[in-house]
Amino acid sequence: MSNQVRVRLAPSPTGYLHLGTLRVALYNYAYAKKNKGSFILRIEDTDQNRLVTDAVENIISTLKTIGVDFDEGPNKGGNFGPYVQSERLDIYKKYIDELVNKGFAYHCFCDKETLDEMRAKQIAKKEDPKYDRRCLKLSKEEVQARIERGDSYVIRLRMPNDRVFAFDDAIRGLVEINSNQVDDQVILKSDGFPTYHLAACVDDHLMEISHVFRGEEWISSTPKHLWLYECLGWQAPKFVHLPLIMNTDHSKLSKRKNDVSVENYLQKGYPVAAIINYIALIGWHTADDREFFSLEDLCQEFSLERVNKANGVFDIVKLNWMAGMYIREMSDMDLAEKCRPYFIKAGYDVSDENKFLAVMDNAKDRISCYSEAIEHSKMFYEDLIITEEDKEILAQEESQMVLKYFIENADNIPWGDKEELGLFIKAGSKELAIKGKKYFFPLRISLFGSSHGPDIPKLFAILGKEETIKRMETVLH
RNA sequence: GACCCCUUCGUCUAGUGGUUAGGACUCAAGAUUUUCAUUCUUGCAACAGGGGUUCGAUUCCCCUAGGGGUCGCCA
Repeated sequence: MSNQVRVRLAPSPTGYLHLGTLRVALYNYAYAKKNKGSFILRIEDTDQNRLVTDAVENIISTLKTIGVDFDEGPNKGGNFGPYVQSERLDIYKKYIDELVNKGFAYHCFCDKETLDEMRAKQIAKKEDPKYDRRCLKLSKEEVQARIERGDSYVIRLRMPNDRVFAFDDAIRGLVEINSNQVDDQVILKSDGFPTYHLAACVDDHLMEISHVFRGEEWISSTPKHLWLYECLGWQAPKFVHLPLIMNTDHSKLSKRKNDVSVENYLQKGYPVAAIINYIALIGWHTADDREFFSLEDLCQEFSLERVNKANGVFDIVKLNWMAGMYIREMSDMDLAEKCRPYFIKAGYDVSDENKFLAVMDNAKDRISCYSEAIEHSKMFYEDLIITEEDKEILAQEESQMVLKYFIENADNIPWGDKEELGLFIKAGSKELAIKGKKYFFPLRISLFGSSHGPDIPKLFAILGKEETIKRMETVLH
């Protein structure tokens, strides 16, 4: 086996790309790039019951928009294909036969009810629930006869008794588990598909995977994999068990408590760079105080040694902050590109480019994702809804004087020049001898629909002469 | 329950056998701004507990506790 780094992302298409999977993808990709290795995408669709129709498309397209591109995989090819497990059934069959022939695996005819009952009894007796190997006692002839009779069966891996399986995890160091803890895992299901355990091990070996990055939840089944490699006479890859991403309440990140699909954040319009940056930092960090990393930075800086052991909480509040930081870095023009589709979808006419740019300038400081720009901008595209309280403010004599002043001076207002505009507005306060709230609230309420919001010059700039005057006239008595 | 993994502010984390235990988010206060947002400044806030080892432990070892994971013909 070569020393080449070959890593793989092996999602099962049971849903859209998950935040946890994204992080594994990021680490895989960064590790491959850093070590000039290869990053492979393999689809693990051995569970035919849980397939989600467009999951594979979503996984591939999401990885693409994230910018994590794979060197080998479905639709891309490579020397180790096919890269979809359902297309590799004959390969698995071959190794399963080998395991059976060598006595490392055996047929099991127990049905669900039998197994459920077995488990229930064991639990009642406070024993560890495990397959009791009753089918291991079946003779070759008996097995053959039942197969020919058409009985449904699975094939189980026979674990050795009382043997300590040890491996040197890249994150955790030495991990030891006694085989007595491990069940005789089903490796071939009755529908003819292999289980994860068999398929992943065979593929990782055949695809010459050097490092297996996966979630910590796999630690306890690693002995099965180690044993499988041993039975097949293969060398096991290096295991890299990553800490898990958790909900705020420290339960495993779940749909119930969080939006877990990357698609969701993409749809809301979180900057891709922010998603990458934030997710990469759950469980990994450089030695310094730096916390802004592009995907390229990650490829340069990433190292297994600095991956944390402890699980990390997904904190949407910090994601929001980080996303906002990325958005504030963008030019109005770039932000407009990103936000435009959301505005069009909302039915707003954004054909006035200058106005839209001014709207972006206003939204920029207030949002974490592009879709949020709508709620901070709709007042520039819709009729205003003014509260009774604010209507009372507008009705006051001084308010009416302020509005009248601007309407009458419409032609003298330096609309185009931000600085001049500011000076003009200030001068108005002096001339009318109305200042503070009394001066600014009627302006903001009439133009924006609320006493709190953007600067008055900004509002003038966004709305332009015609709309500004029109809005003022609407509330003039 | 058994086994495995983990444990620095509420959260993400840096860190060392001797540090005022550092940064970021959140929160609070102040500054800037006519208001809101942004920005800036300051502040609040942590080494899970108990034993060792040591001149000295947050750091090394052990135990306990707590959290998480696994115990499927799911991955």
